[in-house]
Amino acid sequence: MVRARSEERRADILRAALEVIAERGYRGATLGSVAERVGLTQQGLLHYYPTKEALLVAVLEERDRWDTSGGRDREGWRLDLMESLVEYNAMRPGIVQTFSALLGESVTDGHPAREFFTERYTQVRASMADTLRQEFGDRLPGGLTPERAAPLVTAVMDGLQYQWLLDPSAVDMPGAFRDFVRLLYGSDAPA
Amino acid sequence: MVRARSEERRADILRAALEVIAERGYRGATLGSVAERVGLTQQGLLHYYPTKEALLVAVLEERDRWDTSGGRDREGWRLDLMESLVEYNAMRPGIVQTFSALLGESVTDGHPAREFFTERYTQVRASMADTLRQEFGDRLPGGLTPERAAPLVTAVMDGLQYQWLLDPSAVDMPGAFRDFVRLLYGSDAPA
DNA sequence: CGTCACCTACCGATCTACAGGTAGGTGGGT
DNA sequence: ACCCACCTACCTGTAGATCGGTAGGTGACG
Repeated sequence: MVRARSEERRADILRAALEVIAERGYRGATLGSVAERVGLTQQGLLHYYPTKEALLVAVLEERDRWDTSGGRDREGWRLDLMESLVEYNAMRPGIVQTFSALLGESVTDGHPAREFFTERYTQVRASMADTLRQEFGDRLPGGLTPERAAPLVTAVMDGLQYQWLLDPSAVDMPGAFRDFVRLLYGSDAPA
Repeated sequence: MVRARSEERRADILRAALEVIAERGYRGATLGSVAERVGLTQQGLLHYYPTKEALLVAVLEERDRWDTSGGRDREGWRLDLMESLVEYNAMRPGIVQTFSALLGESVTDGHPAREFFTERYTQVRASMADTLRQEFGDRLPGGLTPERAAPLVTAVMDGLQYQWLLDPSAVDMPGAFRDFVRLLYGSDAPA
């Protein structure tokens, strides 16, 4: 059962890293503070993840696994699932904060998460377009194509997160997202 | 003309700070690298802005002056001006990158720009709601109120910026924003 | 006219504080 | 006996900030 213990440690470390990144971003995060949170020394942590960047990569990979399993389908998301995803996010400000902070940093030059987010967006847009095509066909009610609407859906989700993180009481994130989806359906909308 | 020289220096420093923050974010930016860009030592820079945070504040204040002058009206923006603003931004990736990086960092705990962005969004949403009310009255074509649509417009602008910064060739930012505005007008849209 | 007081705009040296990473252990479990 | 999971000790680099200058200018006054 040593293997199990080790895997457990790794999971703990990733959880702690997620928290620390949420609080201070990747650049602001220190190995020491992550280690402390799992009851290790900084060097003990380096035993599991040999560099700070390796730890970040592990965090991103876990995220990747997460979004490739739940919430998503082989052929993409479904629109009603997107709404639940936003609701789910609204209950997990920590995770949202982690990835919003990372996204923000990632636009800077040579940031280790930059490639991750770039590729992720490419995929997300593509699968979003699929989703929209399944839902609406080649033309959405407003006259847009799925490919042109996809970046908008994505943008709304991300943009709302920042507003919500900064001032949760000022923005009803899930409600606002539903409003946007209704907009996609046009004025001739369903319930 | 000593005064003028000094003011010029300060302006140069702010320009340099903007660049460095775009490249590395606030946390990643160093006083030394800003100083170097204006031909000063770090200590020389501290003569003008006594702390790193003071420099950031100056950058944010300048931004504030900028937003409060151009692009905006006493009673808020106008929708067509918003479209031009997005076009303008698309020609200035540096500035967009600076403020996107700062926004991302600002969601972390105790970040010196947090309050700035929180308040800024409050104002932006309010003046956006005014704009929408002037344009559409109390109900937008899709059935939304101006207050509920305002966060969406803001979210789209910000969200598109991240996608565009990460992969400019993948997203036509101004085009996508126009698509969104058309969505606001409903399927019964004008040209 | 000179010089004394004082200001602005810096620079060099240095302090303190971490931060990430390396080397070389030690101890318990199998 | 071995190795996995750590730890102690340590090194190196860097960042922000302070201290104490210096060079040049300005103005007031005898």
